Amino acid sequence: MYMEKDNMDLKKTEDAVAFGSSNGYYNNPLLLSSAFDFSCEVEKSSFMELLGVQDYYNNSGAVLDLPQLSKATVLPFTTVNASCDDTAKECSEVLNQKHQPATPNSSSISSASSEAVNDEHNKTVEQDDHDDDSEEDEGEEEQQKKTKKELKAKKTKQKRQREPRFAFMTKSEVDHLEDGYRWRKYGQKAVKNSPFPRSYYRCTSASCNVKKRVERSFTDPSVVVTTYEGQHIHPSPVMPRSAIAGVGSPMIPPGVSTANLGSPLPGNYMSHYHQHRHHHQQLLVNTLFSLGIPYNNSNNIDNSSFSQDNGLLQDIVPSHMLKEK
DNA sequence: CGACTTTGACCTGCGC
DNA sequence: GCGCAGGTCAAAGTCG
Repeated sequence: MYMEKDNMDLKKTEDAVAFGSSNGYYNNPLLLSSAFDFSCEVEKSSFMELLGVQDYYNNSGAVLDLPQLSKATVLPFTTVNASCDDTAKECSEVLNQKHQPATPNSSSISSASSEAVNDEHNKTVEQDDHDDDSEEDEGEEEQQKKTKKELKAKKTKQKRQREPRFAFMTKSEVDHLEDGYRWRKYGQKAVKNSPFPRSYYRCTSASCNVKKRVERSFTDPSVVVTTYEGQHIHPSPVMPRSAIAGVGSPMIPPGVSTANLGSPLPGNYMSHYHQHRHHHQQLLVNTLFSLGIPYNNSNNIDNSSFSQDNGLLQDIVPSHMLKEK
């Protein structure tokens, strides 16, 4: 809903944010914090506040002793590369957007959401056209197909504007991680230089334009790279299940649904600052949820969320890494 | 029968 | 302009 403004003010160093477990990265909220180049310290600290770990904030790459997460290394920001090699290109798109002047009539409704509506409308119009011409012969149908696609191409060309994306890596045997939302697979492509295909999913909720890509890292087949694009405009329809794709139980506290965190009515009465907060919070909750990392709305991480034997971290991080830290 | 997946075709953007 | 790779569409298939 308010992505456009966020893009302008939040200086994200890269389009895709990696905080995974391969190559020594931990599924640790701290890494998420280091992934953003906040324009001012206030925002940075408020973001960490959302994580509930601001007391431990350190972006210098130092080793921190976190009671909740065992010891964790805060690594410099890293992009998802290799298997996600297009993210760099898209990053430049996002950055370019920031240099464009704000649209004069940029209201509280984002271009992304209105786009989605328009696209839906266009689809129905096109469908109607098709129905009218059902008695045409095959040759003309063929022709129509082409022109229809050309039209669609023109339309998308005019509007094409990528949502910001963020990605993370998760150690999992299952490709498609349960994250509380319902997804419909709409494509699968072979990835260059990788034996593993990339799957494309779209949120099944009507008018929700969120997409995600799922692929397995070819450098470490045990790692799944998930890239989210867009932001859910609805509450999670699926309650946490007892088993989340083999990485343990989700720990979203009661009442901390994305519906509560994202603003359904942004702009008019929400301050810009609070839009940031809510946006980041929702992204964060979605991400942490999908990783099985507990989100705590207060500033304390729930110790009970992590079992004594390192809990989720143990599932995600190779044991030798846990020991050596 | 609806929801979802599979899969080949097609489109777009980019580098050469 | 061409080829390549990523991304999307949509018909057909599958499943509960």
